[in-house]
Amino acid sequence: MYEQLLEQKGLKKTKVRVALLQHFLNLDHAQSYSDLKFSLEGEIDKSTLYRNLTSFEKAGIIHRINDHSGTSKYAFGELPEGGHDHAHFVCETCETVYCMEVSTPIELNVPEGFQTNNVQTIIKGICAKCYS
Amino acid sequence: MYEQLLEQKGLKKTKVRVALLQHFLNLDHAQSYSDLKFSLEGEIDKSTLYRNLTSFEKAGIIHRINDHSGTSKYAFGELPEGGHDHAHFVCETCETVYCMEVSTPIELNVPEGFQTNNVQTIIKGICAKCYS
DNA sequence: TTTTAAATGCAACTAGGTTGCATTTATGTT
DNA sequence: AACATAAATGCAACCTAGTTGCATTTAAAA
Repeated sequence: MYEQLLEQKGLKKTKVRVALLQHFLNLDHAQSYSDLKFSLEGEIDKSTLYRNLTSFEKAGIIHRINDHSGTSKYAFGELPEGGHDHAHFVCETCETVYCMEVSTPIELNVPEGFQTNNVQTIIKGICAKCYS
Repeated sequence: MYEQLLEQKGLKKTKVRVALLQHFLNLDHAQSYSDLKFSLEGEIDKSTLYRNLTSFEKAGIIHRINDHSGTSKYAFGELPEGGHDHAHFVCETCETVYCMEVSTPIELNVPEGFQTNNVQTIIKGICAKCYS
């Protein structure tokens, strides 16, 4: 499974990559650098981790999210072309970041002369776990 | 003018704050830390700058923008309640960040149990200056 | 099995942003 | 005008995310 995905994307299947991929597949929400660091303690070097995050992103295995925390988060799955119908939900209580499909397409009017290529949306609120 | 705004917001009018405020008022686009650093060279210490950015943000004089560059940008004006009808346009050529009003309201469907408080949108594309 | 390009680990670095503390300054009070 | 005081400033030291150069190791093709 992990091997198949890596092979399919033209990436060598190393111990580090399998561990990282497995970690992403086990989760339903986005991971910060420090999340990954603590979860994979001792398994992956910092620069190796970042280099693999970059490779995975280029290969479309994960995508990088910029919530408004100032640092990036990383989540399984590829961002669709144009960025539409995909949004990131940031819980204001537990700070967890979830990826979600958004059924209503986002339309925007930009001023004369500006060309839109891509729209990315951050939704802030309270997640299901914290709300109940 | 600068003094009035500061007084109105309950902030002491210091040299540093007037310089910073003046700088923001002269611009139509958002400023990164390094933009501010070079523009205000020698005038403002780093920690003073950050502390004032925080004060200004709390007072609603500026707002903080997280485009996808990994670092924050700061722009004149307050973010409206709920975050709707305000978006940030990031030029993919010159990396300039513009604040813009968006006439089409953004509606989103989030899953059962999730409560939305605020929506923030980043639009990527080509700005008017770079497009022509 | 040999080869080779790619992946890893380590150390050193950069940059944005924060904090503690001593000094200075804006502003309200006598 | 002089004083008192809380807030603002400047400096140094620090923290953390993310990057880079380089020597070593490893996956995988020949």
